[in-house]
Amino acid sequence: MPNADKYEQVVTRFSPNPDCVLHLGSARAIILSHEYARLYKGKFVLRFEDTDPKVKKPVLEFYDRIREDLDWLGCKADEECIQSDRLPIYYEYAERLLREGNAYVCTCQPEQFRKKSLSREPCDCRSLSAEENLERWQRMLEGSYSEGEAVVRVKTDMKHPNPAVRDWPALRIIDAAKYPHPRVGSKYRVWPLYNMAAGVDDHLLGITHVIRGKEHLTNQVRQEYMYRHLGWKYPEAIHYGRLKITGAFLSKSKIVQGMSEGVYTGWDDPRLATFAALRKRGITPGAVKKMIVDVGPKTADVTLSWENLYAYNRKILDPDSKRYFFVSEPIALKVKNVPKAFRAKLPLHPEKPELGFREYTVTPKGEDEAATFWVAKRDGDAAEVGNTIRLIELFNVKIDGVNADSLEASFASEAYDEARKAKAKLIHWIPKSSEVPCQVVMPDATVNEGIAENACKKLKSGTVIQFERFGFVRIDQVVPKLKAYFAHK
RNA sequence: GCUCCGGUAGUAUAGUCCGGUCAAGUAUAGUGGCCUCUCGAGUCACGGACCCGGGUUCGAAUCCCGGCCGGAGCACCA
Repeated sequence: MPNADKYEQVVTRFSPNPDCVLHLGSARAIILSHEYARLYKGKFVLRFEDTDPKVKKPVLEFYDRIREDLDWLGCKADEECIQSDRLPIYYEYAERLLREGNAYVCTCQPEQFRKKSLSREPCDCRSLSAEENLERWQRMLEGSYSEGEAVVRVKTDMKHPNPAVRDWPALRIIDAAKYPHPRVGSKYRVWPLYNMAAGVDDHLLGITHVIRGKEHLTNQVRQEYMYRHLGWKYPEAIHYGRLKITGAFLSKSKIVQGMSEGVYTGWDDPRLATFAALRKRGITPGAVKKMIVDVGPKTADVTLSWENLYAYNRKILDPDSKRYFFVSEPIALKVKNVPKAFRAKLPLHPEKPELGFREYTVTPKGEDEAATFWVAKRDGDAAEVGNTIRLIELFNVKIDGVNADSLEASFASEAYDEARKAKAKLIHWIPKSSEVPCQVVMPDATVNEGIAENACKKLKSGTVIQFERFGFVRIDQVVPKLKAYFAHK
């Protein structure tokens, strides 16, 4: 990180607008800010930028949701601040800028100003005296101007090559009665804009390193004028590129829109790339973190693929996820001539016997000494009469008949070696009446109906397990019905 | 249109500042083998990239110029 050693203590911040839940798009800002702060034994600040009660109105529930997301990511803030608590501070600096002739209250129509600005000309308000400006400022606060009639502009350079930099607006009026703020209500009618609020706070909070998206590049140029006016030094700034992930949109507005239209089941709908959704699916924060740290802070845009995230996640999950059987779209498999009762001891993890086992007893019944199992339709479809199939850790069977929704077979042998010799397919199974209904919600929000083995009843919600030959899932609820979310293969 | 960024395999990244050791490393994905009582993990091998064109140089992914492509900003949003 640039010039980290020049500062006594590195201070970074993450500053979301609480108008939506967090998603992967914010991951870079959060994780890099947090990791750098940790790396240099500094401080990481969470700052809620909720200064627009009108266009990007904050919503109370998101303040907490954002805190939860940060905790989940392991990026808990050392300090927190909320901009809507700090209006008097912004007023103070606005006044100072006005008093010192570095800002003015502009009453021009926005289009008018734009026109002037585009031709590099100052508007009439620019040359007002400090006294007049302070007077106008008082009127802004008191309510003599209504929404849109006056705005405080910070003086920059009307001839700056980038028109976006020229005398940018710092505070504006919002009809407080019409657009109350969820936290402070109608208490204020003059609200700071991003560059004013963020600029003042970055300095006052002692932020040494600002890590944000490159869309803020010109905001740095704008704010530097204000910093010069105030005699401050601008922090180090790192602007990273946009982050996309194939197949998901990382746009707050689209997420919010989809939510209000009811297309999603919640902020954690598996189709969304919100942290809440990732969490629900069993994507670990460690995987997200690793991926983001690997991507780093470069300015080029990146398009991540889910496969990459899954690979990181699998690496974390595989070593200690317990294994269970889940039969998707179950069909019955009847095996005849089972010579005796079998007891299958299935390890919960193939490489870690110390994690334990689950056991099932299979007892032949009736005249034909039959045992019945549930197997996946997919395996049934692949079966052919005459083939040998091995029921994992149990025995081998020979297929006698294939029907649309059931299979007939007869006992072939017990030894695993026999199955290997016959190149038999290994399939998973659940003894009939040892099953529990189970739904698996897939990443596209479709539901895979099936059954899980009885042992799953003892799982705790929140546990991530692997359904063998199916994929990693996170158990979401156990009662009244087993429900899991699919993570990945 | 104006003002800025950026472009290394399918994806992501290392190398670019301070030219040679880069006929380009790594991860993941792909293919093939081995291993494994999971379609998971492991393991071995293979295939795959410096946007294009000029220039400087003994030598350029790295420096310079031009082009092309991509992105961002140009809000009384953050």
